[in-house]
Amino acid sequence: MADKDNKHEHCCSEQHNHKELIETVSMDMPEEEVLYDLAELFKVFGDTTRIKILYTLFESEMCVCDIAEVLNMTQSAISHQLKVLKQAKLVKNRRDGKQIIYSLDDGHIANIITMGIEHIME
Amino acid sequence: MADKDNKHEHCCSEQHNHKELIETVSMDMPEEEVLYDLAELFKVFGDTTRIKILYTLFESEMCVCDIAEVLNMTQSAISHQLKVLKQAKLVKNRRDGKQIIYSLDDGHIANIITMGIEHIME
DNA sequence: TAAATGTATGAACAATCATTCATATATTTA
DNA sequence: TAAATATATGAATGATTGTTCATACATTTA
Repeated sequence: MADKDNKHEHCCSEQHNHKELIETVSMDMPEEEVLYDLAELFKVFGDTTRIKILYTLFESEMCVCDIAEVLNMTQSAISHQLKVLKQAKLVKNRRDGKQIIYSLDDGHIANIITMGIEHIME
Repeated sequence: MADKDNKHEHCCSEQHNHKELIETVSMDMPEEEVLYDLAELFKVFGDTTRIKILYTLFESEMCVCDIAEVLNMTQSAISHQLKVLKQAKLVKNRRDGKQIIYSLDDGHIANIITMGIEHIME
């Protein structure tokens, strides 16, 4: 069995019982693309500003300037983060005159955040 | 009403109906510490290597070296990430002779990941 | 007790990221 | 149509982060 490309140094895994386990676990590992997308999604939740924006929109749709006021941050900073949230399909927007109104774009958001809360409150 | 410390520039929020909404939303915003902890938790999920480790341990407890072999990464890299996962109380460990065996330390992990999967599969 | 094995960790480095600043775009108002 | 308003965006910067490398620590084995 070829061993090139392996970055790990062989150690305990030389033992037979471990080898079998490693093969089983490796086979059940989801595709690289799924794992990447999953990490990218959680990365979006991994910022205080974005979490606050989601909490804000959880109560009501809102224009960019109002979100900035609630979070006491610049319009530019909020706008940049809204772009990230939109790319992750967590928020959507619509134009209303001069304003762009943002709102949540996914029913899972509340569940994901709730699960997170439950963990940190353990 | 004093306006210092506000980073945003007043714009649409001068209107009365927006002011009321902003106050309501601001009041319902969770404490800063909770929002910070929540973002920190999701940040831990926001890395492919750590997601893979969690998936691995989802099937079976495992020693550091075996995890490194499954992910085809160095023992050092895995060890560093296991430390992050442990600080977030997502994994726990125990010693077994020369080896340290890691396992999942929270029932919510699967739920959080499942919610994430459901979103990216939308 | 000395050597071997398995894991942890500090420092360094490259890469990523959030915010700021200046400015562009789009819509409404005068 | 010109000015005002609301939002978006590119570049720059400081901060954070994941991996590597070298090495330290802990346990077992000879």
